[in-house]
Amino acid sequence: MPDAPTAKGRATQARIVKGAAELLREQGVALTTLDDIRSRTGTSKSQLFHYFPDGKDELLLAVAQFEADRVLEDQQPHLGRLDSWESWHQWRDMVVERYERQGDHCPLGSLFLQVGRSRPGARAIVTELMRQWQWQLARGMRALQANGLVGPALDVDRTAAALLAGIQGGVTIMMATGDSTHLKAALDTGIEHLRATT
Amino acid sequence: MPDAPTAKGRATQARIVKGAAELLREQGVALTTLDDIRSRTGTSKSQLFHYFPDGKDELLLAVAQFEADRVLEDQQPHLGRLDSWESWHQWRDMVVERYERQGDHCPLGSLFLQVGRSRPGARAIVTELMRQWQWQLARGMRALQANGLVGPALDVDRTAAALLAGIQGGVTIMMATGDSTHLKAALDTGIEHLRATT
DNA sequence: CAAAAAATGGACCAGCAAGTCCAGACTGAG
DNA sequence: CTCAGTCTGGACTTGCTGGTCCATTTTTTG
Repeated sequence: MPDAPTAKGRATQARIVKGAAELLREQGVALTTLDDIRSRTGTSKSQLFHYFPDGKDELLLAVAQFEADRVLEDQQPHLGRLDSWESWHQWRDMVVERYERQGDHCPLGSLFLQVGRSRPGARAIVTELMRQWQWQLARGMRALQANGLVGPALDVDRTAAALLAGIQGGVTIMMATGDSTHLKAALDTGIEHLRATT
Repeated sequence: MPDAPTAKGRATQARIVKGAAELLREQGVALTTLDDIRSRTGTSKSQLFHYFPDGKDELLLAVAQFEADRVLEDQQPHLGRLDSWESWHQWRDMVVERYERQGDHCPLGSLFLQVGRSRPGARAIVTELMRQWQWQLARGMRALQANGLVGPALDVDRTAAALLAGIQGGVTIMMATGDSTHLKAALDTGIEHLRATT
């Protein structure tokens, strides 16, 4: 995605990405064609290829990055201040609410499958997202330790990795079954595990 | 997938499903065409539509069922006998080994995304798999309780749901990043949580 | 203002992959 | 044996979709 030189160009490019993201969330990547995106964003074929010379894959990758950026943003400010039980629970509620609202379409999951592991960029986007997410969880656990709410024996990095896995899996199961029980169970059990660690 | 009347027909049908499953695991659903499947399984176009009149979607659904059946089978006999710490750890190692070997292709995940939530069958397959899987985990936890290894206060169903979510998420993250750290963390933290419950 | 660069519109192309069709070969029950 | 039902082969059709191309308009720059 080469940066467009002019302000108008950047605006069009952003409009394409935003509209494509909406469309992909609505009907999934498999059913979304370039013509759909063109129509939704009020652009022409040549514009799509002007701003994404490598075609659909490049556009999908840009959408993936767009969606990945949203994931952590949507959890703020709670995710950044996990220093009390109160804040952990607020964050927990927000995660559940966010994904229940998102419904049964996982933008990143489907994009990732479509673009494929082949493209180096796809894997990098997901890996970086996971790294940052886990880091923020770990920081929150250390804050609890610092406040004496959790004992120093806790293996913070491993516990954060497990919690992140639980969230991911909970979301995945919710996408497939339409039921958020597992997501809630993962979050609640994870927090309970922290509380039980002296 | 109407059952074929003759033995020969059933054999061909099974060959198609098995070959298609291999192919899909190797190159993913997005890159696999009916011609690929036809070629791999030594069949003709007319056979594909003879046994799966509704076309590719129906075939993919059959493959999804085939893969779903394998998931729990591959965890036996350990998953069926989770009545001691020893057996839980054996099961844990087997799960890690199974998914590390599978590599970075998730047959069910990609099939599910392709066939889509639209088809009622797809959701049913995944939901049933999750239900059975969770039930077996819960049974294992109750066995630990019965043996006095875990206290009666444990909320078995919720903990089993959380563990299942952790496994799913760990696998998902491994698919995306190629790293099994999260899967191991989810399993180990989950078991540790059981051990800590008096 | 003029020229260059960027942005836009939309017709057109080519290839691919799902699905159709019919002729012909097996098979098995009576 | 025979004949109806089943299975198989493969050519053909058809619609769609990503991608190309060039003319035209708009914007920037000197």
